[in-house]
Amino acid sequence: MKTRESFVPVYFQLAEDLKEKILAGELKPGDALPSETQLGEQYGISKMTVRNGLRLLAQEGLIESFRGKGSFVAHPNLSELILNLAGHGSENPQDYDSKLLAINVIAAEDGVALRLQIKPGTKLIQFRRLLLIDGEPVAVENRYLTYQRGKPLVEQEIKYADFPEAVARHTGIITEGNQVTISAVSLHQPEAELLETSSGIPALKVEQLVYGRQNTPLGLSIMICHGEKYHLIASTRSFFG
Amino acid sequence: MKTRESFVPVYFQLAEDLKEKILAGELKPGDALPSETQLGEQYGISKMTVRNGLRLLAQEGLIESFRGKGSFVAHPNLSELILNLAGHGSENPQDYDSKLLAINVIAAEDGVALRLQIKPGTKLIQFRRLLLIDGEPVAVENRYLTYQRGKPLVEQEIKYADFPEAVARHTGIITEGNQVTISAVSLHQPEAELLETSSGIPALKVEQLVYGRQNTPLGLSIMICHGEKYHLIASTRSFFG
DNA sequence: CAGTGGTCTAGACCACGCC
DNA sequence: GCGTGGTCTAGACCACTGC
Repeated sequence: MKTRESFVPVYFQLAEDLKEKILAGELKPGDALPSETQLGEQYGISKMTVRNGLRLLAQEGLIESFRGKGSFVAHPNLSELILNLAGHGSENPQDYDSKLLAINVIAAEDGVALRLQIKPGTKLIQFRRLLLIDGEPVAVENRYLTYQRGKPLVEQEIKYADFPEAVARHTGIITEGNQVTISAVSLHQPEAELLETSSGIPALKVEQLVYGRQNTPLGLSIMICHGEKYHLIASTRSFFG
Repeated sequence: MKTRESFVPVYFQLAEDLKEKILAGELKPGDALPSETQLGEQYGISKMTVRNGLRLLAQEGLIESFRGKGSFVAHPNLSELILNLAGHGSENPQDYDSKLLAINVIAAEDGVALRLQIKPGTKLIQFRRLLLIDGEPVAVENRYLTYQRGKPLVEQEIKYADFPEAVARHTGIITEGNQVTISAVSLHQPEAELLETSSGIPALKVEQLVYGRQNTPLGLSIMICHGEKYHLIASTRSFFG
């Protein structure tokens, strides 16, 4: 603290200071922090500024606050991970490419209809893509979108956009939810051919359901990935940004 | 607004109000919001209260603010997913059980040593667990922890704790990062036996690396999951908490 | 009851973007 | 220069917890 002359905001310095104490073990999980009023007096800053700093720590999951009781050092819990689907786990996004295989208007088959909560046979837009890394095919993706009258899909959208973003552009509705299911399957013949490998080898199946308001399913993406060539990577944000 | 008599905080009402406008399409991605001062006048509240409300929207990724320019409706982007590893994707956590197979002190083999950034042959604590759902074995997990003098591992910790939490308790260091890699593999004979199935069928391989400060790897968990019995599910937080 | 966090105000000054 | 968001203050009142 004290260094009021710094360019770093005071509430940020307070947060760093407390964070140091927590990470060094001076404040252990479950311990109570000084009250906001006390912290304000200690550091010579106003309560609102203290709260601003504590909010940072709470956002990082380092502390928890309870009205009427106090603020406490949280128990470590890093089981929430951020899975970045846009990057698909590679550090070299420039090596990515995708090839559009087909766009069709189809009648929904039972499995897809179930997931999209529509009647089997309803018209859907389907498009198939091949994902390439370094020119090598690594995954086949099938996307299904609920059909919207007078909303033609532009190829560019499909090629470059994120799936939720593409759904949002097509339906004109901001997507609100997203559920991904990951499982392991054996590669079937049609996909194996596209991936230039043999059928039967292990593959990752990544299903992504995009929801709009009122939990209405708007789109479904099913991606079959070559198990050896393709990995999904997720990481927590580090406490040190 | 107006309903100042409500129990809902004013800043929350402001956030809901703007959120409605955004989700209804009244404010489109890229549009500028009224300035904080203007919003304060419109709603008859102070600037700090306005900022409190805008902070909520920013946290949800609905708006972005730029000093000197203004606040703008963000472009939808739901490609970041929260993967909850503690729950392992089931809605019925009560059906979970785990069986400890073995705890050993071993010398690190090359693959593990590489990931933990230690010299091959260094002493490690290894423990193997079997994960059961409804009494059925669905996954085998191998955990490796860097050996800490005078820090015996308690069986309870292993059985119930989250991996990052277990690491934190054992090392006495708060874990700071977490990286998970998911890939598809073929089930090998030893795991197949434990999972009471045949080798060669597809399986999910989930590797979790836990880091401490200065990006020091503290622990490694390798989980082999039955591809058909086990799915990983991730979802975005909905805008409507 | 006293102490806590949660909300809110009406000002102030600053750093930045833009004209 | 003016308008913007970002920081900060010194108060106030409320809702809640726990004694």
